[in-house]
Parts: sequence; C-alpha cells; structure tokens
Amino acid sequence: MDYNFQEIEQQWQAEWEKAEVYKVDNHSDREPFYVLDMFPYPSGAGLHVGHPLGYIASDIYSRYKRLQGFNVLHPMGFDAYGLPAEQYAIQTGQHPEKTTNENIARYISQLKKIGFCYDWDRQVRTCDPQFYHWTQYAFIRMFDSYYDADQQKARPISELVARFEAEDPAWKTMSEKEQQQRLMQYRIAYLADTKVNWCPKLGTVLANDEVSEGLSVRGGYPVEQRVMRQWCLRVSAYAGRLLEGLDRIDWTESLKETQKNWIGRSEGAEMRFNIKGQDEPFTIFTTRADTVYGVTFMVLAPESEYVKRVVTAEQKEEVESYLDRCRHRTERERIADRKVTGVFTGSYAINPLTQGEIPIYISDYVLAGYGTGAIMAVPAHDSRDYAFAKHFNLPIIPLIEGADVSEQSFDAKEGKMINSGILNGLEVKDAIRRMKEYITETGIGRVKVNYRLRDAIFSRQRYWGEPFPIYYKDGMPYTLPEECLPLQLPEVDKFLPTESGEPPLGNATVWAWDEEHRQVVEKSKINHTTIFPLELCTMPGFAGSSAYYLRYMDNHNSSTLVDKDVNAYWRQVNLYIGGTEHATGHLIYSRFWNKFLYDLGLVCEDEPFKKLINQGMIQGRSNFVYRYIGEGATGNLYVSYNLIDTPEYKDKVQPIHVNVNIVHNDILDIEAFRNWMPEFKDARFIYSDGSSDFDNPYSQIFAEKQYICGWAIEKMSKSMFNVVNPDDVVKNFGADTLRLYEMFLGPLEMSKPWDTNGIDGVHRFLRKIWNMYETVSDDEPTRDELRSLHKLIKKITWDVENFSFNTSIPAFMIAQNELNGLKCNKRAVLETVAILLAPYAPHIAEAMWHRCGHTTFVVDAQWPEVNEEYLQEDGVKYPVQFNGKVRFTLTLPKDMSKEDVEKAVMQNEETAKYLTGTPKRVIVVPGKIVNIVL
RNA sequence: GCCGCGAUGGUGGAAUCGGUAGACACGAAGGACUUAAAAUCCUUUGACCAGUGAUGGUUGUGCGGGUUCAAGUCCCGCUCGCGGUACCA
Repeated sequence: MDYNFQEIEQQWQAEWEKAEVYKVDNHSDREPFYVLDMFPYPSGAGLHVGHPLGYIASDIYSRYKRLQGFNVLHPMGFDAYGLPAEQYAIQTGQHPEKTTNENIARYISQLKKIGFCYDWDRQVRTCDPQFYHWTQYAFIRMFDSYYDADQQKARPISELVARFEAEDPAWKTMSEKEQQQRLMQYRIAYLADTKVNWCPKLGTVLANDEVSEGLSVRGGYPVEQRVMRQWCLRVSAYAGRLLEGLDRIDWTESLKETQKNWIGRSEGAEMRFNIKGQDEPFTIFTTRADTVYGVTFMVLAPESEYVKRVVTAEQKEEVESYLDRCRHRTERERIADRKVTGVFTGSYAINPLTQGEIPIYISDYVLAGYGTGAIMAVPAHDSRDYAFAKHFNLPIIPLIEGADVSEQSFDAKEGKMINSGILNGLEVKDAIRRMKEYITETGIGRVKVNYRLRDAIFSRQRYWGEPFPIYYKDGMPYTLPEECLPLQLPEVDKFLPTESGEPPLGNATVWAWDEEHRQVVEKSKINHTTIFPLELCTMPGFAGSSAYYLRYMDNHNSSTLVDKDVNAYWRQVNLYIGGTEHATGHLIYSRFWNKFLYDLGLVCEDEPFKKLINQGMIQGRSNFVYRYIGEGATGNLYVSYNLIDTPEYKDKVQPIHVNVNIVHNDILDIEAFRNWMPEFKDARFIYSDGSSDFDNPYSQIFAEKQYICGWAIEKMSKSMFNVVNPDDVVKNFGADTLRLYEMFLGPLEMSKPWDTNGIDGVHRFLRKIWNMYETVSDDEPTRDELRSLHKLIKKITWDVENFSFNTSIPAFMIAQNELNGLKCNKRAVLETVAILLAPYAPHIAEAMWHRCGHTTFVVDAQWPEVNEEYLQEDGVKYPVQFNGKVRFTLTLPKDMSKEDVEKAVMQNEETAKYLTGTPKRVIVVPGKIVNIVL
C-alpha cells in the first residue's frame, strides 16, 4: 500500500485528540520534565517554515522524554499584546482583540497540522484577563516591595516603613505625600522622571533592548531622548544576582556572554574630588584608580546633578547653550556624529593626591546614567579622554613606562607605573590594588562595583497592553486592592492618543477608580476625594512574557498565579528553546521577574530556565529571473541564469525576484510565471540551451527547454517572494516530511536558509520505510538485523540527548537501507524502529506501530535500551603501509590493558604476517585503534 | 573598537574523545523499466595523474607556521564571513 501521508496524518491527529493522549496531569508518580518553547507573537502574516524549527526540536525532545517515562509538560501559548496589532487598528479601525484572535486561530491551525504534542488545554494568552490578572498582581507586589541590600533580596515595603518609623524621627513629621515620595525611591516598581527613549513615530517610549543604533527595533523609526515620568522596574538591584545565577544554569556560552556584557559588571572605585572654593566634594567612578596622577581634567555628563554647582557666572551662557544643543540631539545624531564636543564650566577640582588644580568640563561622551555621571579624565591612557584633550589642548601625562602617547593613548592595563608618586615602579594590576587600599585608608574614596544594566522602563503610551492596577490620589500612585484584579482593559473609540496628548486610554470613558465601592466607574465622576483617575499607560510587551512559563503549570487556577504544590512538582523549565534575539530582553526580564517571585516565596526556584538552547534563524532562499535590458530590450525577455555571464548578456540583465513557489529545483514554471502577474503575461525566454521562443513559438512544450533561475540567501519576507508556508509543505509532502526535513537542514543552533530542493530525499525515505511494514513477520531477528537495530538505538539516543537532531535522519536512512538489504520484516525490529522514529515523525511512526499489531499508542511505548552485545565487532581493518612502517588499525574492546593489546596484536592472524619481532611501540586509543610502529 | 561564533566537493552538510575526511541527502551524468512521460530502481560523482580495466598514485578541510606515529579537530599568527555590543570611564 502506498504511503498516503495525508490520510495517515489526519487519522492519527484525530485519534490523539479523541483519546486526549497529550493531556498532562499535575499529579503523577512519574518524574516531571518541563519542555518549553518561546511562545510566539501571532502576527498577521501567519507562520512561515522558519518559525516551527525550534518547536519541532522541542517536540522531538518532549516525545523522547515521554517515551523514557517522564511526565512531560509541553505547552504552547501566545504573546498576544503588541504593537503591530495596534498599528493595524489605527490604520483600519479594527479592534486589536479581533485581529489578534483571528491571528491566533490561524497559528493554532497551522501548529496543529504539524502534529505537536502540546497540551492545548494549558494554552495561555497574555491578553486574556485571566492571564494578565497575574501580571498585574506581580506588579502590585513589586510596588509593595523594596530591595534590601543587606539581605540581597526583595522585602515588603512595610518593613522599610517600620524601619523609618523606628530609626528616623523626621519620618513621622512628614505628610503622607512626602512619605509616599520617599518610599517611591525604594519600591521595585517605581515612578520616576527618567531620560527615556521616545519614539515620536510610534508615539511611545521604548526600553533599551527595544532600541538599536538609535532606531526602534520594531519599525526602525528614529528614537530621541526625553525626560518623562515613567513606571520603572528596579532590575538593576538584581544585577549581581542575575550575573551570578548564570554560573548555575546550562545555557550556551555565547548567550551567557551576551548577558554578561549586557549586565556589564565593572570593578572600580569611587573617588571624591574637592572643588576649588567649595566645601562639598563631588564623586567620580573609575576602574583605573592607578591613573589618578595623570588626571588633567574632569568631565561631567550634561545631565549631571553637579553641573549646576560648578558653572561659574562667566561661563553660564556658554554652558547653557551647550546643554541646550545636547538636549535637542537625538540618540541617532549623537551616534552618527562622533565629533568631540564639550564646554568648560569655569570651575577647578583639586586632585586629592597631587593637590593640583584641574579644570572641570561638560561633555556628552560622559553618560549620566552610568557610575556617578562624572569622570576623572586621564588622556594618556583612555582614548576618549585623549581625543577630548587633543581637541581642547589639554595636557597629557604618560604614566606607564615606555608608553608613547604622542599619537594615541595607551589603553592597555600593563606596564610599570611612572610619574605616579607612591605607585612608581608597580605593575598596573598592583598599582590599581595599591591605590584602592590607599583611598580607602585615607577616606578619599571606596571600592565600588558598577553595573551597566539599567532599570527597565515599564510604561508604554499604548492601548493594546496590560492596564496598570494603579490610580492617582494627590498626584501619588496607589494600587488597586488585589481582590479587585484583574483590572480589565477598557473599550476606546479610537486607538490614537487624545488631542491633549494623553495616551490612548485617555479616550476611555469608563476609566476612574471608586475607592469606596472598589470598582471602575465613569471618568466624568472623578472628584479626587473618593473617585480618582486611573493610570493611562499600559505595560510593555515583556510584562506578559516574563512569567508565562509559571502559568502553564496551573493555568486554570483563579486564586493564585501557580499553586505551591504544583510549582513544587514542576519546579522550573528543564529545557527552553528559542531564539538569541531575546538574550538581552525577555531572558533578562523573566529571570529578574522570577527572582523577585522567588524572594517573595511564591516560586521554589530562583532561576526559571535550567537549560536553554538557541535555534538558528531560517533565512529565505530567493529566486531570480533576469530581464534583458541590453540593446533592443522590450522589457519582456528573460535570460536563463546559466547564460547571464556570457559575453552576449553580461551586464545586460537585471535580476528580478520571482515567487519561489513557482520555481522547482531552480527551474521556472513558465506557465505559472506568465500567470503570476499581469506584467509577465507575454514574457519570452532565452532558455538554458541558448534557444529562445523566437526560434520556435511552441518551444516550451519541449521538456528540455528549461529556464534556470538564479538564487540568493535573504531574510524570509513577503517583498522578496521567498516565503514558504508550512501549510503548503504539509499538503504536498506531509507533516512528518516537514519535521524531518527541518531537522535535516543542519545543526539546530545554526542559521541556515530554507531550500525546498532536497525535501524529496527525506520524503523518499519515509516512503521506503513505510513499505517495509507491508508484511510483518513473527520470526526471530537475525544477529545482523539486531546489530543494525542496536546501532540505530545507540545513535538516536545519543543524538536526541545532545540535540544533534540533524544527524539522526542519515542514521535512519542507513538503518532503513541495511534492514531492507537484509529483507528484514521482523516484528521485534520493526516495532522498535517505529518507537525510535516516533519523536521525529510521529504520524507515520504511529501508523507503523499499529501495523506491527499494537492497539495502544506509540507515545505510550517504552524507549528501547542498547544491547552492547550486538555491537561488538572485532578484527583487523585497514593495514596501511607508510614511510617504511606498517600501521595496523584494529578495533578492540574498551578497557583493555596495554599488555593485552600487545598480546592481541601478536596473536592476530592478519597483523602477525607483518610482525617479525616485538613492536617498538604500541599506541592505544581505548576501544578504537592501535598503531604499531615496528 | 571590543566580545563571541564560524570557514570542509557543484549544494546543504557528516566526521560525537586527535585515529579510513567527504557519511547522508540534493544536484548532475549514464543506464533499466515504459509507446511516452511521471514515478521507481541501478551505476558513477572532491580534484589531478597513470591504466582498456579491476586498480594504483598524487593532492586535498580559508591562508602561513607549530605540536604529534597521526590534525578538519590541539597551539601560535593572519584573511574573510556571521552575530552581539558600543562613547559604560
């Protein structure tokens, strides 16, 4: 019987659904195992073949773990809030909820066709009030917590209040508003005036990881700096723990490295510099305390608090105009134009070691948000200071022996110190240590660790996001009572900001908080005594994705985020698969979020993702036709790719993207091309053999007349006409072929282009293996059959455990070939092959399993064990002569002693032929190969 | 600039612990079956040289060195490509 993949796949998908085979129980004697995919944002374009790559890998692993007897949690959901749906709503007036639900429905149908073993009953959507209830809940808890530096964990803000009451007499005399303002400086979720990335085109602020090179990651619009009052999360408080936690998790080195860089720990010192003629000193941060003798000027960030204090009357005007210029420069302009700019403040600082006077400047190469926003400049040993010094003609004092600073600074941390008072003669490393000791002893400064990681800006001036459970009383924010959650997103009539510039929620009419009756009421009723305005911003995309993995554990629980016992059973995600693009966003935020919940005792593990694998991106493979634009061109003639470099056509053709779905193995479907777009209706061709339609008007009916298309690797996108829809692949080749082929393309972590050429190979394999199940016999398998089978078991087990899925497919093909060559149709062999194939190609494996006479599902089978006995294969192989010596290659059992190896060599018939005496030297690689040098 | 990763036939890629480089697949060429096509099956396929031939030899994993009986794999120095990050003091 033919391999009717459509019938097989539909039948078994239906059977699995009916029997609820993928339903996962929270209570089981089996060991738990949690395999998670990064849930997708359901975009309007639907899935393309690149998206399921990671899902297929995690599905294979889940099924494997399940066959090994684990209780596997493998859920899927949707990151449903986000900008595209809202932008679409602004353009078309369609409610984002409607388009989002439509997109989700499409995603689910696409995912189901591929045959994943998700427990769909555990689906979560971030825009579902039952889900964002717990996003809001976490926010309230963050608002009600502060970070205790001594205990290094989050504690209830009430403890801080108690401490203030006990220790600070001023506390009781403060008004409520003053108290609230003071607490705001400690809360983990806090409101602050901060310099933010404002994107005028999107009409919202963005977090640091949502901006790249001065442009928004989504949309690529310019971003400028603005000071705004925003909700922030004190992620920076967790910087040390986020860094340290990396040592305890099994992630790729490159991803850990990216996070380490993003967190940016740097060990240095804070030092106080007195200002000439003032009492109060100011503080700088440096990692090169050893260079303090070479400080020739100081620099403040334009936004620094110190600026006001040090600007003299004479310099005031010049400084003001410089600050004004900085303010109006966008981030992008600042990056594009790296010219040295700055202004003298008129004041001088006193070097605490030399007592010399040093001028204080302002320049935007110093950042307000890092360290103290002020630096001591050492032009001889810092390239940025060097450029500044050259520009403003400031002195440059070399501090390291032999360093030539006439052309450029010497930034390396090596060499012997000179011109450096107490440090002279020391190596740089020792000099840094010595100076730290010195400043600590003398009270000039202290050792300090700084982090590059900033607090996350948490407000978005958007509609389609989680509303904040916050209302404002006397200008200060208050949280809604937890029992009143979720605070549902209100309806609005338009999704744009209001005319007065308020965020879109300003358009909602029912959007005020009645404190007394604890409910949302009409805005018109606001009286500021019992009825107050609600927050108009919504939360950013990463809010909903920061703890979704916890919700899958217990998604129907309406009384808590996740039940304690359930959490204690699943604990954490054992395997997380997703793209590297989330390295500095989602993967930082969710680790932070989880650690916060851990501090509160709500979850039992402080790292959410035990092991993490990054799948590579699948790029598109575009095809081109080549329009003739040389002499006499009518714009309607296309030259075959193999001819475009011939003298006749060189530089006379223009490549045009052609839809990859009408190209097969780089051969253009002429008819489909003519029907593709009106402009190609009358297209004519120069074929690969150089003939053309002009020679013979009926030429295309001859098979040998082919038009070959060129190709290139590009991003998969609509505009390149290179998008391949998994639905089409499933329809033409089947889900099992798609799954196998995606794995076969190359290593999981590597980026690789999708190339439909070649899919026939794996499809052919499935057809061949299917044919082996035509008749199943109950005879005993032979030793050769068993050897073949156990080689396969060993290989597949190793592959799955090491995520080397791409090398499994050849192993299956080889085994299929061997078994077919042995005419093997033994049930014992075939049913084991079905189990091995089940993670990769579950539908055909299920059908094969049933052909072996089973009435149960293959997903409930047991993963086979390797019997080493069948793998033994002793004997001599490949005696090779080289350079007058003879090298014998023997395959010998493991754990053989040197003497035994020598004995085995001497006794072996083959090798004995070559041996005339005792070998000079025997080199042994256990279990593998022996070289004997005579 | 800094950090990380990579480079193997016409193509995707394999070689898992330093041990037969090119598995497996695609493509290509030739053949079988067929009225024909599709499908299927078989053979060949890194390059070069010799031979009618089985076969034999040389060369070969981006470039230049090194370690080793043995290097795609380890070490040093480059070139190119990809990714991250960028005035972080």
